[in-house]
Amino acid sequence: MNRCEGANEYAGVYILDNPYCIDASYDYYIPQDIRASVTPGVFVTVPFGHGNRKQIGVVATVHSTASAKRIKSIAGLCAERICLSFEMLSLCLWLHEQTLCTVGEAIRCVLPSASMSHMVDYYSPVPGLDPQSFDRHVEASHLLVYNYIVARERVSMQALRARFGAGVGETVTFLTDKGFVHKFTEEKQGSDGVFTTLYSLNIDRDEAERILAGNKTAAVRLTSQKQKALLSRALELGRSADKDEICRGTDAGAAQLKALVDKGVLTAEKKQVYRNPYAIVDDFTPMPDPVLNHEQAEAVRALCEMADSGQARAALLFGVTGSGKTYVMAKLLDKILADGKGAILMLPEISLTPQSVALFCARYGNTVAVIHSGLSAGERQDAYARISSGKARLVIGTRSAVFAPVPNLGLIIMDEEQEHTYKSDQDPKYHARDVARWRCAHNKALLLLASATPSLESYAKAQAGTYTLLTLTERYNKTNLPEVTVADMRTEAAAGFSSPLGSLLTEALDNTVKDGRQAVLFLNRRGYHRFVSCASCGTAITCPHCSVAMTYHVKNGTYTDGELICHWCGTRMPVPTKCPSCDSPHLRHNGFGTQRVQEELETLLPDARVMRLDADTTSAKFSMDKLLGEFRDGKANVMIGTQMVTKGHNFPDVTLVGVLLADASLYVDDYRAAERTFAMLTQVIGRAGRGDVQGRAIIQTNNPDSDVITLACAQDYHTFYEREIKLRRLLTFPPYCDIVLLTLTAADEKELMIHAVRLREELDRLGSGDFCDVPMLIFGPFEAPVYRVEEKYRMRLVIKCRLNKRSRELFSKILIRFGKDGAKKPILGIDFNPSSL
DNA sequence: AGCACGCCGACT
DNA sequence: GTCGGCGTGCTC
Repeated sequence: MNRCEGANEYAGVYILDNPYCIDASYDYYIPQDIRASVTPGVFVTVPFGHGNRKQIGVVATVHSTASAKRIKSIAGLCAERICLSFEMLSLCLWLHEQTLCTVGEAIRCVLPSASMSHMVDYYSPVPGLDPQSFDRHVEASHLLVYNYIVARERVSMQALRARFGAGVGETVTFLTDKGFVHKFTEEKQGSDGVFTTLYSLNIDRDEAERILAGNKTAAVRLTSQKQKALLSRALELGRSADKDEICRGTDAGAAQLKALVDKGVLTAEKKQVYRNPYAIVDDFTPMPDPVLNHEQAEAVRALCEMADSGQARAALLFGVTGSGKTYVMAKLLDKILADGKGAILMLPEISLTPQSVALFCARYGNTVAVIHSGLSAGERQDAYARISSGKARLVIGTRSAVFAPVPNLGLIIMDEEQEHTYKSDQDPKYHARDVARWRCAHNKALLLLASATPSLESYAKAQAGTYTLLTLTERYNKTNLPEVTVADMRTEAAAGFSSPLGSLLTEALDNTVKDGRQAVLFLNRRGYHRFVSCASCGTAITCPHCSVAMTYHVKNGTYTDGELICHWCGTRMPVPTKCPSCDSPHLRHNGFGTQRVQEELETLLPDARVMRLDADTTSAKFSMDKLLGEFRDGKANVMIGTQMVTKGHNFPDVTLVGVLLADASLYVDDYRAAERTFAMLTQVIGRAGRGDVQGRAIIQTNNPDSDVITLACAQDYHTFYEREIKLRRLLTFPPYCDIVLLTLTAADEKELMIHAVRLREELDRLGSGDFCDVPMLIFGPFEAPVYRVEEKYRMRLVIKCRLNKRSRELFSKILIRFGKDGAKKPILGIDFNPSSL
């Protein structure tokens, strides 16, 4: 390429905060003095729109010709330390095309937010204005806000909202319109990392003694007792310390510290701290270097060969539960790291426990960085810095870890590949698997998907040869699969039993407890929501704000005195005394949750020590891990839980596993219901008998003849796959098509309906006109399963089609058109292949 | 989204 | 005659 200095005068810039309908590259002139610094991936501030509002943008291209007549100049470089690498910039542009998010949304998703600049609105009083001259329309509330701004000279919108509530916006607009206050926007710089201020003595010890003694020869005289206390504390410490440490034991605070610094007695020094919450002490027993069986060794060999091919490759590691997939991964990671390359290991949220992390930390030490949603902004930023600097070459984390800026990326592993949590439900609505594939292609790296129950999509790709299929059929350590019994709950019901625990399971539990072993009971969350309904008319009590059934929760441990909670908006209310629709006093409780089962167990088996593991008991950070640890230590002998109990936690003493209402998730209105039920049952069954004792699994169901249940009990994925893939083809579902979900949200039902119908018409028109080459099946509009959420209504359209450049173009056009006309319209959202319907 | 331009009703 | 309503249209 002809590199002529001075020719590249223009930059194509994406404004980070632009809405989708105008999210395009805008050309700007690059002033001479910063031309050398402006390269793709750099953040700049630019004037945008009629008011020339200062906005933050990212440079996407640099070129020598401008596309528009009127060209503005870049205002300046952003004070960022961070700039997007070429890979990450390309990835963001790809996400923009792929998920129809804005480039800005993609960038905010890829970079740690703490290090990003953003624009902040500030308000200042207009000088020389007499508040007395305000006309009579000025209300007391206006004056209150005005005086607050006057007192502070300059106040951010955020501060105003914090002080006066969300309603200040209107007041501030009024004050600005009247010319009482002036609004301006400034770039708020992102931080470079987490800093802490360390204080140390700025004078010699003798001088300090003199000051404390009040000696006349001292340079400074301290009258404040608190300041004196601080000084003597600093003297005692004899080294630098942070605010908390230096103030400890004194009454002094920040004010006194500052005073001492101002007087020159102490110095304040900013130091970067490196927090690694997972730098858990090294005393974890390292993963024993595994002796691989033939299958595992063969898988490792094949994978290493693929990694060495210098090509982007993808493999599916299909291994039955307990076949030692982790060992294969570890061996592969050893090789990649030894080759000097970096790797990303993704786990679903619930599998990312300190235990599983510790396993890898013990093996790879400080080369590990952990990324998950629980990290604070600062911790995330630290991890990011450690990764991009090459200090940490193995990144372990959840979905968002796929964006880790690993230099020289050689491998991405996705464990439990079928988990739907790998799909983001916020914009950008990406699937980590697709991002991983993109990154591996870009880096000529290896992608390894691992699962005992792969998604149909992935297994189909493996069958087609797109992915190399590696199979592990032997259970490691020759542990046997548990003996599986299907308990038909219909006979129990016929016999008049209504307990969630059938007689077979109760008996088995009793024996297990007596033998001093442990048991795990799994409750499928769906279908177990305990709701209240009317015995006369059947109406269920629903949330006054959302149209979903409310869930009954025990309050203060009393079963009779409970309350209803809406799981969508959190509204709580007492159980009504009569039916809201027919006034009948006969309200009955339906379904059962973990609480009910726990109570039932405590009555049936008074000797059992029961532990509950669900969203209610594990909301605090790491509390789930604490509970799991207690269970492993034998503090309880029965654990009841939802999804969380199914994941790869290893409990050698668990010999019994029970599934209550296995078929509950089978009739959910999602085409993946069978796939998910199969995966869930397979996993739960795999929990029993990991030690040396023969395990047992009891599957309670109202539907013992279901193929899904019998095949899961037999751990027969192949037959299940063959059966299911035929259905998918027959009914045109993924992987035989893609699903596009369009959601309209509005507070006004009528308005919503009008636009939903119009949207359908527009789709039909485009589908038979400009885009008649795009085959589509359009459904709807219809109400979303949860029609009303927090006083807003939602309508949907579902489209079955093939996603490609052309069909995406169609949906992009729809989004742009919808965004353009008017502001007070419903909001249109789009989700390609949503994780749930 | 924001902001300007633009064309019709109740105020000095 | 002007201030101000929000309809329409553009943003390098």
